[in-house]
This record gives sequence, C-alpha cells and structure tokens, in this order.
Amino acid sequence: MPRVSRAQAHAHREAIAEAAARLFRERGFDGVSVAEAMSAAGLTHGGFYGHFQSKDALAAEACERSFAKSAEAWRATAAAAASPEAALAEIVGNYLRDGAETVPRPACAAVALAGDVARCPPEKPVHNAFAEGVEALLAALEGPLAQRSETPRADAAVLLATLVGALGLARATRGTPLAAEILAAARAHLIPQGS
Amino acid sequence: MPRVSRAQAHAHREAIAEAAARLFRERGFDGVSVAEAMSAAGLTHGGFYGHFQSKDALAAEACERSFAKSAEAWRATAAAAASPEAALAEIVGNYLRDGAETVPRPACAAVALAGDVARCPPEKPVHNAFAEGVEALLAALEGPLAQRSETPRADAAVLLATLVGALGLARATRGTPLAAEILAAARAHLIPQGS
DNA sequence: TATTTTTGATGACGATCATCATCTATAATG
DNA sequence: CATTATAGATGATGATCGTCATCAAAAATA
Repeated sequence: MPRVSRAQAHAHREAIAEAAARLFRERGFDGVSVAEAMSAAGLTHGGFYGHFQSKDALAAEACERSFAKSAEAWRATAAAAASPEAALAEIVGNYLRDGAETVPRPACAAVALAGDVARCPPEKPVHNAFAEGVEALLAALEGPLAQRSETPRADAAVLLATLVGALGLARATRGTPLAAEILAAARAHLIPQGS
Repeated sequence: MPRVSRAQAHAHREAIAEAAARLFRERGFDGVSVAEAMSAAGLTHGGFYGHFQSKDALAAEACERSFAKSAEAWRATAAAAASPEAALAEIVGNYLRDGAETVPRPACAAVALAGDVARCPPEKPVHNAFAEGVEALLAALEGPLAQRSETPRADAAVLLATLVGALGLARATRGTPLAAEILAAARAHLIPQGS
C-alpha cells in the first residue's frame, strides 16, 4: 500500500517513538521487539529501518520523549500551584499516588528504565538521553525548592532519589502490603504536615 | 563423565545459584541465559533442569540469596559499630560509596533487580523473594533506627528508598557528573554531620 | 501525464533462547 | 562385586529476535 505522504510519514515516525516510549517503560528495552513497537504504531515491522537507524536509536529517542513529558508536567504543575510548597506537595503526591503499584500503568522513565540503562554499555545513545532526562527532572524540582532551601540542587537530587526509590520498590513489591507502606512512608516524609 | 557424588551435586547446585545471583544482578534476568549461568558454575547447560524446575525458579532463589547476603552484611555492620548512629553512617557510606557507579560491579539486589521484578507477572516466584528481601533489609535498618526515631519502620522505608533511588540513578548516569553528584547529595543528607 | 522517488509491506537470514530427550559413566546400594 | 539410580554432557526443537534485501504502489516532481 505504500507509499504515503511526507506528512503522514512524519506522523508515523512520531507514532513509533510514542508507542515505543510507552512500551519500553512497561516492559523494558529487551521486552519489546521492533515488530511490536511498529505494530503498536499501526505499521508492520519492515518499515522500521527507514525511520530509525537501529533499535538502540529508538530506545534513546523514546527515553528522551518520556523524560521530556514528565519534566514538562512537573513544570506545569509548579506553574499552576499557589506556592512552591504546594507545587512540591502536588508533584510528590502525584508521583507516589497509591495504586500506581497495583495497577501496572507505565511508570516514570527514571523508575522504569534506570535498571536497563545502568546495564547497557555507556557508549549506547540511550545513556545520554537518560542522563539529560534526569537533569531535566532535577531542574524542574530546583525551581520550587529554591525558596525553601539554600542548596536547592542537592535537595532536588535527594528528593528525586527518594521518589524514584520509593516508586521503584513499591512497583517491585506490588501486591504485597510493603508497596503501600513504602509509598505512605515516603509521602509522609516528603510532604510537610501543613499541606 | 558424570555421575558425581551427592555432596558434589549439592555443591554444584550452590555454585549455580551463587553464580546466577551475581550474573542476574549484573545483567538482569533476560540478560543471562541458563547456559551462561551453568557455564559460570563450571557446568554445561544440560544438567540445569536436574537442579531447578525452571529459569524462574533459579531467579527466585538467586534473588533470595542476594538479599540475604546484603541483609546479613548490614546486620554484621550494625553489630560491630560503636553506636546506632555509627552503624547507620557505615551502612549508608558503604552503600553510596563513590565509584560504585563507575566501576560496574554487581549492585545491591534491590537496585539491580527492582525493574526486572516490577515487570514480570506477580505470580512468578521471584516476586515473593524480592518482597521478602526488602523486608529483610528494612528489618536490618530498623534496629539502629529504633533509638533515634519513634517511627523506625517508616524511617527505614524512607531511608531504603533514598538509598535505592540514589544508587540506581547513579548507576544509570554512570560516566556523567550526575552520578557522583547524586551520591554525594544523598550521603550528605543521610549521614549526620558529626560522623 | 510521465517520470522519479520513497514509504512501508513481505519475507528471509543467522543468532540466541528455554526447555527437554537421550545417553553414559559413575556413585550409591545390596 | 553386581545392580541400580542418577548427575550431567550432548544435541535437538520450536520460538523469537534484530536486521536487511526486495518490491509494489502511491506521492512528489516535472
């Protein structure tokens, strides 16, 4: 049936990257075949290498998109909040919402992909995408923290680590009481009592 | 050449589980084939199903062993420390030691396997092994925390989440300045200044 | 309209995987 | 010592994978 207009081809490329971003977060890089990602985008496997150089290149772009979407959501939340404290409480509350571990929806890229990225060799393009994504998340947290702390950058790093660790452990222990317990403890610790 | 004595067969089973525990942490469940695990134990792939019912069963046992070793090390550290504060500082300092992310040695099971465990279906035996492992780590932290806090269990959960998140992010961003930065921020936050 | 370009569908390739059937040599048992 | 049970080596099976060669058809271009 091909061929398709330039605009549609570009839309196809977007659809592939978008579908891959979701699938990779759900199942990991090795858990999604090129054919599955193409199928999720409504295409067959053969056209893939016309859009991306390799599966690794798709992984990097999918990683980038996932982080960009999270960081943008955090910035929007912060911009809409009444105060920096309210912004942080909102971000943390959303991130550690209970049920995130029982209903296996796709997680934050930092949680879902950290293990996969840590294992693949550092020269793979997905490594840079991940590090830049973490930078973007840190930057999004640094703003609201700037007024509360004198070391907003370090505080953002600790906050992000706690968020990622708590959600990661909760997802891995999903189905046990531990999951809710870890999320509740992290929420109580990170959200000041006044909120 | 087989067969081999009962004692040696048991030793072989131990060697398989031990090798698998290390390999799975380094490369993930999907990154290690049954043949590789057997080879690392000095055997060929054929005898595997005489020792374990399936690769999933091996994953569960390897997960159990990894956590048990970490928990035991933490308990030993706590027992040898001069004070509960010193015990926590020692545990945290060891866990977040810089270089852990640049030299890719096998990580704590909670960090290395959380992503894999979160993705596989909850009925797989590795899920229980992971949750019980996290329980063991929490218990090891709860002791030293009992004298410092009135909610040692919740504090242990938050501490573990921060440790796991910081090391996980540092390993995923290995090779970039972010890795050392995250570890340093977490150390500074978790270890009281007097230590 | 005639020509050129290129998307993406089809199918195949070599490699790798978990699992199992078979075999054999030796430990365990008497 | 004769018999039996079994650890583990060998090899095969069917499935799945990333990647690529090929090709048809429609869009772009003239």
